[in-house]
Formats: sequence, structure tokens, C-alpha cells
Amino acid sequence: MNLFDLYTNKIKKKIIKNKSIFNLKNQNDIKNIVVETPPDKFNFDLSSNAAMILAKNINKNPRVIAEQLKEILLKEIKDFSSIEIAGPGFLNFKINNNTWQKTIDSILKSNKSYGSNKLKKSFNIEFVSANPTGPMHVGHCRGAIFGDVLSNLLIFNGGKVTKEFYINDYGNQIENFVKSVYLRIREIKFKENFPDNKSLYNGEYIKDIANAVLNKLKKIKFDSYEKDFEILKKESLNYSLNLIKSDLKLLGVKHDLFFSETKMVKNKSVDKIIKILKKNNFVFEGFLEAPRGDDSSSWKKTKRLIFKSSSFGDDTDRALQKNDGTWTYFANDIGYHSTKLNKKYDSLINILGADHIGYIKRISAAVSAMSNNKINLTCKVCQLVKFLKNGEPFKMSKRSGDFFPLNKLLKEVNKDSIRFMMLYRSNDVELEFDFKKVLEKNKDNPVFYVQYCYARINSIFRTLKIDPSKKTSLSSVDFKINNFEQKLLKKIIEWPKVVEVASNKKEPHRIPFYLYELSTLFHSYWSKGNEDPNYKFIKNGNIANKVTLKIFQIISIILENGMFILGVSLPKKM
RNA sequence: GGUCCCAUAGCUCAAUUGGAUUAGAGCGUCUCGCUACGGACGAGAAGGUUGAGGGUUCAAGUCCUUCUGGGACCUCCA
Repeated sequence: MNLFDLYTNKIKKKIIKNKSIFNLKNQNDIKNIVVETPPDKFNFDLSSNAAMILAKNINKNPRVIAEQLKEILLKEIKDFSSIEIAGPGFLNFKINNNTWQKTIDSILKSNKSYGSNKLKKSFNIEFVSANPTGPMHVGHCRGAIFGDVLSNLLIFNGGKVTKEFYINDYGNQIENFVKSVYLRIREIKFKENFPDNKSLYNGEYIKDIANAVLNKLKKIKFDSYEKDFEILKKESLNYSLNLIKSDLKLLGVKHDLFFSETKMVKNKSVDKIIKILKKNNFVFEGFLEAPRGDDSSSWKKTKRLIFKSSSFGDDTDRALQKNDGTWTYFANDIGYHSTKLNKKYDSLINILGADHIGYIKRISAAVSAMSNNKINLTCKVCQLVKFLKNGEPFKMSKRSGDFFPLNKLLKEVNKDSIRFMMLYRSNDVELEFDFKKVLEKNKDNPVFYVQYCYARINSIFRTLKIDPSKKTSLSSVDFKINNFEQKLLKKIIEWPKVVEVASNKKEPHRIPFYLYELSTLFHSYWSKGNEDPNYKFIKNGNIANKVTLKIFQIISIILENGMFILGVSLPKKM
């Protein structure tokens, strides 16, 4: 039930039916016709640019065409009580009572699926993919929530989604990590000093991991790093991956698949795909210039495999092999993405942090090369989050240094507030997260404001002793609405459109903004009753107008569906 | 030197995938409304050359281009 699509199609059909009047030669010429919500000042329910699009194609005055269209639409579509021509040639429509009644009942009937556009596509969304070298920090939080909510959104909209976590359990970083755990164990067991070395991980949490591993591996002597490496690696990675999983769980984020880089390297996925790319001339053997940067001393100009990413929009070609001939991170990632392509998703999506922007072009190039330009990888970037407390930059204790663990944040702020606020910004702007403010119970805090709206609606149903999920038919009732209800209905029919746009543009922030606006209209109506008794919707313990009740039922359905997408709770009482 | 993101009211941000003589919210400022259906709210006012210039379009905050300012990134790391 998307009225905008419904009437766009109806209007197009009527134009095609009367194409001689409009001199319409090609049906393609009207593809830009849309039905939208008119600005509030016009006091109409729907609007369309149809006349202007037609005018453009046949070079006529849009207002003249609007007149002709108005006649035809009023006569042939029975759903409008009036049509007005405004501005340069916009058509504004008022929906008649009969159609409102049908619309309301149909929305109530669709209930938990109201807003879904029955999109039939499959998606793979890779997000978080934090290095398994410790617990999650707050920097991961925005991307985690973004990915999770985008998934919920696409699922709600009818898509099939696989949520994936790529475990970077391979390479130098992992060796440094394992070595750090080993040295911490030596410190605990033999009182050896932990060396001062930049490449080692010296966060406090490494001690926790060391203790846990030590506890589990009681039989091992820890007298040789080389000898114990494999078992140490296995246990350390396992432990930190579990830390990450438990952090994610606290945030309400759950992945469908954890994909190990090591496993993929071992089963030769990388070698296979690079062989294919080589065969297709996307990979060649050559030399690269020494990289800019402070550590070019170890650089050797050796012959290595290079991917022609510049042929697919990247700025330069990229190395697939290191000095020693082993695969680069990029090569492994190509292997990883080839396994995603093998699973035949309609669309691949990666959620990245701002610090990985430079990586987008090359991995997108690789996906294009592997799929013959058929699949493109959509990368959504989440900009940085600035953490504040009462407007001041938040500083961690000296002990923990720069590392701000996610679970510490979760101890101060509940998951609902974190989730909602992390989405209350477009993903490509920096976000300020003040975790004093998000706990306030007032209008400054949008999470609360939306939840409060729902609580108020439920209080009405409690007062009336009516089960909010019970639906009665409107047909026998006189359809009468006031201006507040009119505005609410206008907003209500926007919901499927909001879901559609958010889903198409992959911009989940549109959901909380919409819920906030809907709540505003409701709170405004509620307060009007105090000012003017004519607007009280309960009179003598009974509902004054049954239509009002249905509108409130619909609002609560939308709030439920919206908060389901956001993964935020919605208490009936506060 | 390069790539990408951002710039809208005093502050923080929206803006229906290019729409409407009047660009919207919240906070802050000023004014007003409560023993109610839950005031944890609401109503009103003031506040703008949408960073600057040029272009495309019937229509530009939105697209293209140049410039200015802010941010992220620029290993064969992960």
C-alpha cells in the first residue's frame, strides 16, 4: 500500500489512454512523472508534476495541460474530492472520504508489513570486521549499528540479507598480537618485563587475554614462542573473537556469517581467482615504484603480480604480492570477495569506517573485474564519532589510554539510546555523541520523544479499556476528521515512501527522522485537547470519533515497525 | 602532491532519490498555555544571500565546474 506509486501508475495510465490529447508519442517521455507529498501550506494530500513533464515533451504551457489533465483525472479516477492547479503547473489532490476509509482499513490489515515495498532482491552486507586482536572499541560502534539497521531495513522492505563479518585472522598484525599475548604470559608467569616495542599491542586488555589463555593452557610451559605459536594463536584469536561477539550482542547486533581469512587462504581461494584474473589480462607481472611514506627503506624493486585496478576507475594499479612473494591484504580481500560473488547475491554492500575511504576504489575495481562489470559493490562510509560528555570531549582514564572499549560505553548509556542516536545523522557526516544528553528524558532526546509518543497512545487504549491490536471496520462509521488528523494521515501515507527511499539510497537515518516527525504531530494533537475541549478525543470515557482511534492504531503500527528496523525497544508504559 | 566526505538560522542538524511567490526541526533567546486524556508536553515570535563565483534545467540546498575553509585517508600494513 504505497499511495504514491499507486497514483503515479494510475495517472500514467490515464495519460496513455488519452495520449492523443497530450500528443504523447513515446511512453518513455512520461517516466519522470511522480506523485509526492505537497508542502504543508497547500493543505492537499498528494501532488504531481505530470503536467510539467508533459509540457516539456510537447512544448506547451504546463498550466493549460494541467487543466486538461485535471478534467480527465477527476472524471476517470474516483478517489479525489478535488484537484487544484498551483505554481508552475503542479496538480494538488485531495483524497475523498471513501478512499481514506479504504486506505485506513487496508493499512490496519497489512499491520506488521505496513511500509514494506516487497522488494525481491538478495543482499550481502559486510560490516564491523574488526580485527580479532581485542574487544571492540567505540569507533566500531557506528558502523556496527549502521550495518545492522540497514540489514533490518532491507529485510523489512522485502529483501533477503546475509550479514557477514570478515575475520582478519591472518598476517603480520596477528603475529604481533599473538606475540604480545605470549610476552604478557611470560610477564605473569616469570615476572619478565614486557618490552617497549611499538609493533606490540600494549593495551591493558592483552593482560586479560593472557590470563585467560594461561588458565586454559595449564599444561603448556611457555618456554618457546615458536613451539607454542599455533595453539597460542588459536586460543588468543578465539578469546578475542568471543569478546567481539559478546560486545556485538550487547549492542543488539548479530551476524549470520563469520568468514575466516586464514581458512580462505588455506583453501587456495586467492590463488584460484588471481589465476582467472590473470587469464583475463586484469593481472600482470611488473614493478611498482617505492611507496611514499616513512618506511621505504626496506623496499625492494622486485617483480610481482599487480592488479590493473586503474582500468576500473582506481587511481593506480595495486600490488597483489609483497616483497617475499606472499599475498597482500588486498589480494586476500579479492579472494574473499570472489567467494561472495560465487554466492550470486543481487547486491554486495560493504560498510566501512572513514579511515578506509582510500580502499574503496581498488576493491570496487576488483569486484567489477571479477563480475564482468555485472555486480557493483556499494561501499557506505560512516564518518567519525566524537564522544562528548556535557559538551566536553570525553577522556578516558590514563590507565586505558586512548582505547575506549565499547562495553564501557554500554555501561554508561543503554543500547536503545546508542542505536537511535548513532542513526540520527546521515552516515557521511561526523557525529557528536554526548552521552549525558542522550540520557535526558525530554524533547532534546529524540529516542525518548518517540518512545513517549508510543506510551501515550497505549495509555489512551488503557483508559478506553480497548485492546490496541483489535481492529474494527470503519465502513458503517461516519468518516469525519479534523485538521490534526488530516495532517497525521498525510504523514502516515508517507511511511512506505520513506522506507523505499531509505532502502534504495541505503540511508537508514531517514527512519528515525520520520518517526520523530510523526511523533511531533501526535504530541501536538494531544496537547491541543488541553487548550480546546473540541479536540479532546476521549469524552466521558468513550472515544469521540472511531476514526481517531484507527489513526492512533496506525501510528502505533508504524512506530512498532520503525523501531523494529532500528532495533530499539518501545515500552507501552514509561 | 592526490583521493574521498563535509559546509544550510547563534549552536546541532533535516530537506520526499532535481520541485512550489514563504528552505524546515531541536537547542538557545523572548512571549504564552497546566490539578490533564500522562505538562516527560504544546502554541507563538525573532533568527537565512543554503561558504564564494560560474554553468546545466520549465525548476538547483540538491547535478556539473572553479575557488575558499574544515575533516578522513594516501604501505608491500590490516
